[in-house]
This record gives sequence, structure tokens and C-alpha cells, in this order.
Amino acid sequence: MFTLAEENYLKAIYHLEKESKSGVSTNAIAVKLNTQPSSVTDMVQKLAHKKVLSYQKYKGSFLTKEGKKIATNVIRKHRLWEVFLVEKLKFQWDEVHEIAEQLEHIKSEELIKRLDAFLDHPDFDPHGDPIPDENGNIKPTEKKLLSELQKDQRGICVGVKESSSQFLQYLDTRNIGIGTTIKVVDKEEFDDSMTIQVGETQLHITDKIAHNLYINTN
Amino acid sequence: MFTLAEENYLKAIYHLEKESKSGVSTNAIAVKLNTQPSSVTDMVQKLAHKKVLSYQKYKGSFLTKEGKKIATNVIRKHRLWEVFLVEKLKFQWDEVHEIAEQLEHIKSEELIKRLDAFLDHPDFDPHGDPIPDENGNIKPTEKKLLSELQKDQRGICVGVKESSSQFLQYLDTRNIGIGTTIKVVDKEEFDDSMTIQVGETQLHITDKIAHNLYINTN
DNA sequence: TTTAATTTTTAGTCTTGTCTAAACTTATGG
DNA sequence: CCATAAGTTTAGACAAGACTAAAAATTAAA
Repeated sequence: MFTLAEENYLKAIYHLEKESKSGVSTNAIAVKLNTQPSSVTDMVQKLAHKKVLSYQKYKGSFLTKEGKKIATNVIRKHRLWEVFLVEKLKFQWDEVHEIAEQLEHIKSEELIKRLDAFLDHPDFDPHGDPIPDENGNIKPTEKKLLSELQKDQRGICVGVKESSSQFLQYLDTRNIGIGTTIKVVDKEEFDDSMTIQVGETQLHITDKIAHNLYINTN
Repeated sequence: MFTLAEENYLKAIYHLEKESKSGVSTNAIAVKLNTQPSSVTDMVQKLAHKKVLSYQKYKGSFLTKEGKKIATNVIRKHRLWEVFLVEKLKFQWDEVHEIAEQLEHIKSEELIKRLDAFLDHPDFDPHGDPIPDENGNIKPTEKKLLSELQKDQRGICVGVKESSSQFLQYLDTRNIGIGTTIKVVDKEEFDDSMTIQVGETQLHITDKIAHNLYINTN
């Protein structure tokens, strides 16, 4: 069994690993978790001993298969809870992260299984990030920025890049949310603005908006 | 802000206070929390310092107004989560306690406010215990054992006294659950068995069953 | 009311996870 | 290629919350 602190380290290292491609540096972990590098050294040594990551002095760490499994499981829980908070409890997209940080550590496999079913086995969280399955597999996502779509392409809104309240409210008043189908009706090369179809209505949006909306084009 | 351990102490003391009427003994707390009395002494001194309980050496502890408020708030969260687990995630009545023990410590007032609304402001948890409101007020309950009802009296099932799997399954197969209206059709003085009306059907039950079902006769 | 049993507290220790300060590696630049 | 900077680790300390063993207070019994 892993403690709350251990789970947070594994999660942080998992995220950092995807960006660095090589071993994750002690400093990077410290920055991510808002701790001192010396604390990180202690913890990675402990986690290495527990076989969930491999660590060499001065060379950084990377997760073992076992470590990845634990990390993705925590991420799975986090994202499922985020879906719950937004879909069922009607939180805004940007209000849920802190609460999910706590909920992700609740220990009960059965709980997550049932929550997943209750939410109808969602594939993405409210930020458009994919939800790993029980085995830690993450479906390769076709997530793109709306600005990358071509004329006449369509997709489903799966999340936002920036999540300020103003932006989310902008989207809300225009009936754009998770699961909304968006079609690019026209694209203006000059200023990168575009006309999109949302439900019955057409909408003209600036490049700034288009650069902050994630679309799944599967 | 209070730690998980502190919240658990306050909750335990709150429950014990209702039974003892005088100060709660150090030993009683230790038994309830499965710790050593010496650990309890340390903690109650700390909590006394924080003004959430008053404590006198060798005389036991009792909660201050502030302490009661925190305790009832934790209990409120616990019971709301239990309702969620049973009503929404379809857990059995007896499977939810451990999970709710964890969920009750999630910190977010907004979360509980929304969860309460999502569950339609329930008054009782799946065990028939009343859910305190935001201010810690607990509605005086008319909860009785089914065995205490008279012929022709009716009420709503609000919980169980014993919660073994067998008993819960017995109830399930007979369509008795939280919220089920039960009417006493006939009562046999000789062996305390009774005939009850559940929905369309009548049912003959033994005294053992009647002694383990809580009914709200409001 | 004096002794014995019980309960409670104190003192000292341990583990987890953190910190600071100092020492040590590795990387960088002249 | 050596000196310095940057990053990392070690050593020692601390707070929270628990434990054991021993001392002290209270209660019960003779």
C-alpha cells in the first residue's frame, strides 16, 4: 500500500517523464511538488527500495512498470472524480482540480469501478485529458486545438487549454462545453479567425478562442 | 484547519459524549479509536489548547461549542457520502462505512453543499441516522424499531440496527429499503411476529426482523 | 482508612515526511 | 583543464502522531 505522499511523487514523476524522455531530475520533482530537493532525494530512495522506480545518484529517476501502474491509477481516479464534479455536481471546469487532488487518494477499487459505471465510462476528463483504463492503458488521443482544424472538419470539444473563469463563461454563454460538436464552417487565413457551427447556430470566433479549445476528431 | 487525526478524535468524543452525559474518559476514547490511552492524553491536551474541547487532568474531556460544530460537520459529510454511495453508486448498506470514513475528510464546503443538493437534501443516511444541517443542527428524530409500532401504524423505513449481509439480502429480496413505507397489518402478541404491508404485498415477519428495522413515524 | 486495583499521565522513543546547512558531483566557461 | 556554478546528496533537526514503560492520581475494597 502506498501513502498519500508516495502517490503524489509517483504521479508527479509520471507526468515529468513524458516531457523529459530521459530520467527525471530531482530538481524537477522538487519544483513540481513544491518541496526541497533534499526531500525528493529521500523519497525517491525510498520508492526505489520499494521497486516502483529506479534511481541512480545524480542521474535522476524513472518509473518501473509497477510504478507506472500506480501512477496511472491515481490519474485515473483524479480524472474520474473531475468528471463527477463537473457532470453531476455542476462545478466549473476550473474549480475541480483541488478537490480531485484530495479525492484521488481515496482507497477503494470498488468505489472507482462503480463511479466509472455511474459516469458511463467516460474517455476524457473535463480538461480533455484521457482517462486511463483499469490497467493503466491510455487510448491514443486525437486531441487537437480547434485552430488546427481545416475548413469543413468537425470534432467534439473535449477540453480547454486555458481555463480562466472569463474564458469558461464565454464558452458557457455560447453553449460550448464538453461533448459539444463543433464544425469549422469557414476559416480566415488573414487573422486566423473562423466561423464555426455549434448546434443550430453559427458563431464567429477569434484565433485566441480557437487556440484554447481542444477538439477530438476521432 | 484541523488534521484528519484531529477530526477523528472530535467525532469520537462527540459520539461518546452522547452516551456518557458527563466528561468523556481518556480510556473510552482510546478504545473507540483503537489507540493507547497515552496517545489520547497527548491529543486531548492539544485539542484543549485549540479550544475545541475542555479538559481537566484525570477528569476527562468534553467538546466546546466550536468542537461540536466541527464534529457534526464531519458527521454530516460522512452521512451525505453514505447516501451517495448507496443511492447513486448502488453499494449495499454495510459496504459504505469504510469508504465514508475516508470521504468525510475531504476539504471543500462547496463540494458538500453541492453533494447535498445533488442528493436532494436527504434527512437520513442509509443506516437511518439523521444528517446534521450546515449549522450542526440535528432534527429530533422519531426513529423507532419496527417492533415498537402498534397495529395499523405506518412509517418509512430509515435504516437497520444490525447490518449483516444476510439481513440486508433478506430485505432486498422483499423489496424493503430506505424510503420504503411499511404498515403494520397485524401483530401477534404471543411471539411478537407481525404481518406488514410493503407496497402491494403483505409479509409475515419474525420478531427478530422487527427488532432490527428502524422506522420513521413522523 | 489504608491498601490494592484501575485509570491516567509523563517521559522517552519511533516513523513519516519535511526542512536547512553543508558536502559532494557533474556541468560549464574561460 | 581547472575554477566556478549548478544540481544533488548527506547529515542533523523538527513536527505530528503514535507507542511502551514507568510514575502518579483516583477509585474501590478490605
